Amino acid sequence: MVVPKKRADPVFEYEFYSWKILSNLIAVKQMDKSSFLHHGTGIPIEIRSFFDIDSLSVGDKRQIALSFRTKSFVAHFEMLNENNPRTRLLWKSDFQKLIQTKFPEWVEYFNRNGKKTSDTPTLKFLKKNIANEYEVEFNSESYSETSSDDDPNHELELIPDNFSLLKSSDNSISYLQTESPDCEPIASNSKPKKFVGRKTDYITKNQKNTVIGDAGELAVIEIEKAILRKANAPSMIERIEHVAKTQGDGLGYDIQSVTPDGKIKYIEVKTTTSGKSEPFILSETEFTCSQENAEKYYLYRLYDFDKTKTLIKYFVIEGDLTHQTSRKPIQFICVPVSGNSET
DNA sequence: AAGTCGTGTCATGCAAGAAG
DNA sequence: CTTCTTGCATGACACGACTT
Repeated sequence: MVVPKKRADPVFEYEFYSWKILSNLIAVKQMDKSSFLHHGTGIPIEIRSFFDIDSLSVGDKRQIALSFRTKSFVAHFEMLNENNPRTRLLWKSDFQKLIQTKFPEWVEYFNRNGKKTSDTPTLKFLKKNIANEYEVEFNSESYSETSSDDDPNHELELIPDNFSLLKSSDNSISYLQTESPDCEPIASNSKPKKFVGRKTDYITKNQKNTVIGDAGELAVIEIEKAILRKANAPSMIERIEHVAKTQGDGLGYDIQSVTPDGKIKYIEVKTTTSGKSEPFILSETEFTCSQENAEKYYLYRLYDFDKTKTLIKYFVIEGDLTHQTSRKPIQFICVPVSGNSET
C-alpha cells in the first residue's frame, strides 16, 4: 500500500494512499491490482471532494463519463456500507479492456499474484467543463490543456501499425482491414447429430440477413472508392459496379471493382454481426467462381458489423478459396431416384 | 434461426490487513 | 482500537458458442 502522506502544501497538492491531487482539476491514481484485474478502485474520503461526491448517501450512485482520447467510457461512483461508508469508482468492461490492452505486463504480474508495488502506471483524471465528465490519461502521457477530442487519429491509436485504415469521403467512417484469422479447420466428423424440432421464423431471419448483407456490400463499395481515392485514381470510381443489384445473383460475386492499375476485381462480400473467426455461408457458385477467377477474386469478410458504428472491420481473402478456407456441406440438392441407386 | 449451456460481466457485500 | 483500502466470493444476468 502506498503510504499516505498528507501534505501541508500551500499551493494545492496533497495525497492519500494511492491518490494524489495535483490541482482542483487534476487527480492521479497510482494503479493497483484492482485497477488491472477488476473494474474499479476505492476513493478515500479525502479524495471525495475532488469528484464532488461528498454528498452521496449510502446506496447512492452517480454515473460519470471517462474520456480517453475521443472515446467515452461509462463509469460510476457509488457509496456503500451503512456501518462503514465508502465510495468506489467502478467502470465497465470496455474501459477494463483498454487498461489491459495498454498494460498486459501488469495484468500478467498481478495474475501471478505479484505483490503491490509503487512502480505501477498512474491514471490521471482531469475535470472537463461538462459535469460528471473526466478526461483520463495513463502513465507518463503528457497532459495537454487542450482537449484531444478533435483529433480523430487518437480514436484508433490501439490499432496495430500493419493494419490498413481507410476513410470515407466525408471522413465520418473508418474502414479497418485486419489480418485474416488462422482458424482451426472445420471438423468433418463431429458428434452424432440429434434431431430436435424447432420453430423458425424464416421470413424475419431472411429480412435481417438481407439488411446486413446489403449494408455490408454498400460498405465495401465505399472501401473500394477509398482505395482508389488513396491511390490518386478517383476517375476509376465510376467503374465500380454493384452487380448483385444491377445484374442479380448468380455471378458468384457481389461487386465488380478495379485495382488502381485497372485490373478487374470480383468481390464477394460476407457480412456478419459476429466475430472475426465466425464461419460464414458460401454458395457453390461463389466457391466455383473463386476457383475459375482466382486471379481477380476477392472475398471481403466484414465482421462485428454494426451499421450504426463508425468503424467497419474486415479482412480480405484473395484468389481461389480452395486451400484458404476450411468448409463443410450443410445442405444437399436432391431428387428422388429409383430404389437401388448405388450400383 | 433457435434452444441450450457455459462463460464472462456486473453488482453487492464481507473479511483481512494496513495505516492512523 | 478504529478507520479505511484492497481483494475476493457470490449470485444474477447477459452474452456468445455450440448444436441442431
